[in-house]
Formats: sequence, C-alpha cells, structure tokens
Amino acid sequence: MIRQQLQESIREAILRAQQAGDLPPGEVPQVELETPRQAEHGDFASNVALVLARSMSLPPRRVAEAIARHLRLPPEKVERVEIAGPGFLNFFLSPSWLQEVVRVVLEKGERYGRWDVGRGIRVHVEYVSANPTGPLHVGTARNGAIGDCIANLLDALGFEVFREYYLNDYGAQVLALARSVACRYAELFGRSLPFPEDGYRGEYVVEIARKIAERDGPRWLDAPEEERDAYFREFALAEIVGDIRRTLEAFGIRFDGWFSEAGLYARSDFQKTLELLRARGALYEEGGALWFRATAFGDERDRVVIRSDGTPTYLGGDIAYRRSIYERGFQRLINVLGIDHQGQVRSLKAAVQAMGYDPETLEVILYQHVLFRRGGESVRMSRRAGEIVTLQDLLETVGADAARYFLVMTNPSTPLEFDLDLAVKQSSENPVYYVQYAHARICSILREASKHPVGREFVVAHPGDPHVHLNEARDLDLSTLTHETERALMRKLADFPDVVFTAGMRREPHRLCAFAQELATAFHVFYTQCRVLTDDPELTGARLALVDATRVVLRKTLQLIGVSAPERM
RNA sequence: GUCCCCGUAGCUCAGCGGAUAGAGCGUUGGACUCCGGAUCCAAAGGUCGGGGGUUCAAAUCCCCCCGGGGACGCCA
Repeated sequence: MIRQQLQESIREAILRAQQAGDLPPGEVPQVELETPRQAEHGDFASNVALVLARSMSLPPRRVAEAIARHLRLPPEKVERVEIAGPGFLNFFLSPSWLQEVVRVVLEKGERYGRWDVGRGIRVHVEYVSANPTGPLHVGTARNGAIGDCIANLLDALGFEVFREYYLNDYGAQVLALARSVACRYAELFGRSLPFPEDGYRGEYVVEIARKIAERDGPRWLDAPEEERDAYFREFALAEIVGDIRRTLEAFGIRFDGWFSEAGLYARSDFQKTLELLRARGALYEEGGALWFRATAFGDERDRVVIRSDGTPTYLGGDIAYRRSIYERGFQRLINVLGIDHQGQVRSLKAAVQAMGYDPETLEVILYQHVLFRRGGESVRMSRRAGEIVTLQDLLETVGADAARYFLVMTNPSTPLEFDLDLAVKQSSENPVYYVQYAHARICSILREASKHPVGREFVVAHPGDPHVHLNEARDLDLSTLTHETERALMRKLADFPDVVFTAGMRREPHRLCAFAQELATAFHVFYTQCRVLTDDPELTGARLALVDATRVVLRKTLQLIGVSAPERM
C-alpha cells in the first residue's frame, strides 16, 4: 500500500541522513503522511522535518532538504518531491504507481482493503441488546447500525468477530410483561385483572394475548397465578424475540449468538461470579444487600449486586455476563451502548478488573441519541406510554439502506437529528442513493460494454447471469489512464485500505460514508469527462479496468456500511 | 454539586496539531444529438460559542466561562 511504502522510505532516508552525518543522531519519530487539501501540494505531504527540526535545533527547511537528498524513490513510483512552505515534504506520485492500484484492486477483488492486524484475536461485539419487552424501537436503530458496522470493520481488520445480543429475559420487567399480557387476555373474555403498575400498554401486548386466546381458549383464566405468569412470560418472550429477530434481519443484522440472562441463573454462572468476587475480597454485606466493592477498582461508589429482597440487580447480571464472555475465550469485549448508559462504564470496568481481567480489554462505545423529528417537532417515544415508533416503522418508511447509511453517517459521539419527513420525502436525494447510483451506473457501463464492438473484447457476459465481468486485467496496458479525473479516481481507490484501517481502529464507522461519497463523486466526475467505450481498444480496456476496480471498492465500502450495492436502480 | 459528550455555512454534518476550514441539502445561474440527468459545473454563504494559554503552526491540545444534551439508584 502506497502510504506505508512512503512512510517507510522517509524513515529510511532519515536514518541514512543521520549515518551520513547530514542530520544529527536521535530517535526518528512516527512519520505522519497527510493528504493535502490542494493539488499543488502533491498527493501526500509529510511534516516530519518540522517535527525533527525542534529536537535537532535546525531550521526545518534544512532538515527537509537533508531528508529529500537521501530519499530513494524510483521514478516509476514518485515523480518528484518538493520542499514547500515552512518545511513540508510534498510527494507527487507517478501515474504508473497509481495505475498499479487498479491492477491490485482487480487482482485482490473482495480482499482488497483487508488487513491482518487482528489475526488470532477473538473479539466479542455486543450490540442492540434491547429489552425483549416489546418491538424494537427506533432509538436502538443507531446502536444496531453502529455496532454492526464496527463488527464488519473489525472483521476486515482480520479479527475473529462474534456478534451477540444479550437478552434481558429475567426479572421484574418480564414479569410485568407477562401480567400485562394476562390482563389483555382476561379482557378478551370479558374479565378484568388489575393492570400492572409498570405494565406495557402497546398494541403488541393485545396481539400476543389474542394469540394465546386463539391457541388455548379461556383455560388460563382460572389457572394458578404462578403457572399462568410462567407460561405467559415464555410465550410473550418467544413472540417478541421472534419479532426482534425478523426486524433486525430486515435491517441487515444477523447475530452469531443470542445470550439469555435467565440462563446465567439457570446455569449458576451468576453464583460462580459471586464466588469469584468473594474469593477476591470484592464483596460485602450491608443492610441485607450484597455489595460489590467497586470503589476499590476506581468506581465512585460501591454497587449492590443482590438486593435485600434477594433478587440480583441489573449490574449483577451484567458482571456475570461479562465473565461468561471471557470464560468463552474472547480476548476483547466491545459493547455498544447509548449515552444514557455512561454511568455503567466505570462499574463494569471495575468489575472486570475485580475478577482479574484487564479492564482495557473491555471497550464501551457510547453513542449519542438520535433525535427523530416529524413535522418540525421532535418525536417523543415512550414504549410504556404505548406511543411506539418502531424500527419496523422506520424500515417501512425510509428503507433499510437509507436508514443504515443515515445512522452511521455521523460520528457516534455526535448527536444525530433524523428528520423522518425529510427522509421519506427526499429519499431519492439521500446520499446513499448517490453512492448506489455510481455503482449501478458502472454495472450499466459493463452491460453496455458487452454489446460494444470494442468493449466486448474486454468483458465476459455469462448467459443467465446479470453480471458482466471484466476479463483478466493482468495483460492490460493501463498507461493511458492519465486524465486528471482518472488520476483523482485512482487516488481514491488507493486510499481505501487506509480508510478501513482508521475507521476500524478508531471505531469510527462514519469515515466509511465520507469515503463512499468521495469515491462516488470521483467516479461521477470522471464519467462526465471521459468516455469509457471508445473506438480505441487500449483506452477502452484501461478505462473498463478502472471502472470495474471502482465498482469493486464501492461495493466493498457499501457492504462494510451494511448497505446493498444494486446493479440497477 | 461532580463527571461525560456536543457547539463549525440558512439546515444536517465532516475536518487526522499543519499550508487558502470542507461536503450534502437549500438558494441562484449554467451543461451532453453519444456509455443511466438519481449526474456534472459555477456562484453566494464562516468573528470554527466566548476569552486566555501552549506551539514555528490551534477548529484540533490545556484552563476558565456561556449554551445544549446526558450520567451520578437496593430502576432497567
């Protein structure tokens, strides 16, 4: 990859300059390469001379000159190096090095942009994990979009990724759900039961009650309460989890595991966790409750893990869950949570440390909430008030592609305003369509090529297969790709691996959207200025290769974001 | 009160300590007899919330203040 090669060359040049006595000895800092805003400043620029000038107490430009003198970059890779401004080293790439990128993309295909920095490291990514007491609410949509995209990125970095949904299917809230269903069930038979104080009022509760009534008739009306609660709880959970799973699939998310909180108690994982903490002196009793000595591990206060009524707290279950993940052999835990859970982070890290694991291996990604707007007013959504705006609603109005793209488009730490009216009304102007359009346009060119007298030499169309493939690019002469817009497009293709790396390592999926848009723009600009299918066989073959390489990278980028890459729109 | 996040163009948001702060939408005006006009080109639009500091260089790092959101439970 170009950036790494340049960084290494600069580093070697500094070392050689030091050996030759042109620069004083000293540690060589990490060489940073940036992409200048202006084309006159080259394809890459380095400020390394400015950084070194300080420790070497030499004028920056003189340092830059010494480095430049010792650079050994072959002319087929770098056309020239300039020293500019206060002491920047500006690199101008040769067309042949960029043209080589096209070949690399086509040879690597789907593997272009993959890294192996994560090889052998098992990463557990937990996201969504919404309470199974009702349909998925739009608020969790950002969690899903961000979590899934980060999992995709980690996979691209070579980590062994496991995606899991933690189901809070235990405790008072699911009991309240069971009783809410029971109440609606009784109403169907003209009876009445007291509606639980913390009950669920959504229409879906009535639906579940109706299903039970259809299946079992009135036989639960006079059943013992405990028996009825247990049955209604299991039934309601199965219905709701099934619904959640279907909605997530429509959203493009599929988990490798669904972890039941109730299972932690059934398998005595919870007890084992308490024993572990107790053995390490991290538990004590007070006021009839069992406390975790969190302050000993950096938390602001100690935390209750078992209430005085004997029931475990949410945190207690959470700690046991974390332990189960480490027990299963994962080395890194990533948890995607809404900003309202920020208070839990320190407690969780304290618990991880108390159990003897490195708290650095637990990483919590906090994202700011989405403010949904409709008709210029913010939409207040409260499940318990029964006014549900579900993820399913969002998918039906704006579609999965637009929803995912939009929710991932901004930095997780920035609040996001999602105007539902706008998303519906102007869906054709949504940036996702702009990117998808570039992809569809390329596919159209390839289809067209198979009918073109010159172009058809370079493509293969299989009968019955809608895809038109490019022939081997190995023997193509790409040296005709010299137009300014071709150069800009190749530059973008060359950036892709770096974008994947940065987005993945920094857990900033929005960088993919920015890149997708820039790549699409570079393609559209190229398209309006250069004709792909011409009567010149060399030019046509080279441009088909460029366009096909663009298709590969666009498709890969959209795939990482979690959006489809349509061949026609 | 303590802690976390945010404040950049009319709106929604990018911006890695670097050179003249960007994109989309919106506004105004343009562009193929030809591979998809869901496209392209151009213009207008900014005291980067305010004030100090560090640095050769600050939207970016540090401190204070202002504004918005959130967290500080034997809730989940």
